[in-house]
Amino acid sequence: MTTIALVDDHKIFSDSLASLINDFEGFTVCWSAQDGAKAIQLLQQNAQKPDIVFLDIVMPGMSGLDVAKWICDNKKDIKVLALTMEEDDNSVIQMLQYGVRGYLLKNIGAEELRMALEQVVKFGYYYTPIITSNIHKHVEKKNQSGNVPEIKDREKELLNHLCTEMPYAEIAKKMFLSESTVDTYRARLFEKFEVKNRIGLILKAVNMGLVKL
Amino acid sequence: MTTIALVDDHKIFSDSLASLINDFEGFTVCWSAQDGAKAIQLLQQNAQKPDIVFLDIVMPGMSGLDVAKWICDNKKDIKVLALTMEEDDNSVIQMLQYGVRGYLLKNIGAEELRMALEQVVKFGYYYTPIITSNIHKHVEKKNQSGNVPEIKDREKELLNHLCTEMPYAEIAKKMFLSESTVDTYRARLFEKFEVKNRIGLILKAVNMGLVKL
DNA sequence: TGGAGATTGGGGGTTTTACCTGTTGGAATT
DNA sequence: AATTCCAACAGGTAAAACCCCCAATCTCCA
Repeated sequence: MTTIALVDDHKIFSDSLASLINDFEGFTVCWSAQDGAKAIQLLQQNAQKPDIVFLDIVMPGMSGLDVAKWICDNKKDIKVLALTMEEDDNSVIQMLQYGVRGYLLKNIGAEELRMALEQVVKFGYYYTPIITSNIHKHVEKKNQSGNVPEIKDREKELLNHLCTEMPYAEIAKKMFLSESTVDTYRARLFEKFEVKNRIGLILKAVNMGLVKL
Repeated sequence: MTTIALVDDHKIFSDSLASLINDFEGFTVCWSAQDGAKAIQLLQQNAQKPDIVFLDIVMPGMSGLDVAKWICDNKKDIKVLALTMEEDDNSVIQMLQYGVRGYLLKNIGAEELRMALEQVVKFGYYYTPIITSNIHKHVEKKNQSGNVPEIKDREKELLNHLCTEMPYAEIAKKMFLSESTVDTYRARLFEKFEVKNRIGLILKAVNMGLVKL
């Protein structure tokens, strides 16, 4: 039996959610808290350690982000699922960085909720399709950042080195080229990418997905 | 009834996969092809237009990546699911850029397969947890890139401008500071982040998640 | 076989960065 | 009132980055 804790300031919401989850086979809600501080307090008492914590992001007082950070830092074996209205990119990224195991929007149906729970139990992770579709959009956006210029192998090689702390002299050594040649290539890259700077070049190349930092 | 086409050079694999899928309620395999060229030919004839194409990545001749690109360019309403042994980051990113709707590893079980199909039908997207966990690892890696130094508001502001094509003179104008002051802040940031370069600073800041490009 | 184009390199310049050692003035502390 | 702290600023210097024009090879290929 997988135990679940709910953290949400809207009591009626967590109560109804609890009733829904308790109807699912194999899942039970062990407790629910109305704010972040109380949730952490309950987790510290260790009385009823849940397998999964459903966490609302927007709450008065301690925010869901803070609670997520605390849990991911102090109770690594508890899986945190974020539950929120916000489709905000920033908080998604923030949560992912904290180590949250999934991200649900509050407008999901009961069916997707069960699917999410099962996936988390089986695989440890679940991201709602909206989120993955965000990743998708995010990646597709990169393709729209101007036309990717044609670059030759040697230029591409230089491009990768340019996205580095290395000064040109070092790059020249690594590529077995003279500094002048590196300079010529650099100039061509600047032209092709229509940038004024090594920094501008890096930004464009990253946005086009040509290099990964 | 959702129709599915299979593209895989291992005939025995696509045959058995077809039999498995045909056992799923609501899904049927309309055809299968042994290589990319034949798949595109069948898609062009438009005889049996599938809802979903299961695409093997590694194939002799035309690779799955090429086929994916073709479908996403020419038949946007067909959902492409990549199916592969490779957990290689590069091909994942490549496929995502082409607009693939999901990514499955060949070692998935029948159950996850059905889950994937149902999710694609319902939501349009499915990424195997391994992949999302890759995203996860990728994101978590960022947290391990050294301790995030404490930076004041004004420094943070400068940091954002530094991740830009702007030279210092322009940044100074934007921040209503003299160039000298910008320079002192810059020096402090270099020190705090332990970098030698504006570029090094950008790299570290991005990896720490302090700025987004 | 001559020319187009890719690759590699040089010389000589300006601009921008990066680093250094300072000073001033205001706010907070004690 | 004296001290500490810090944001803001100055000037100078050396290094790195950036920009232009040009040249020697080499391959390819029409």
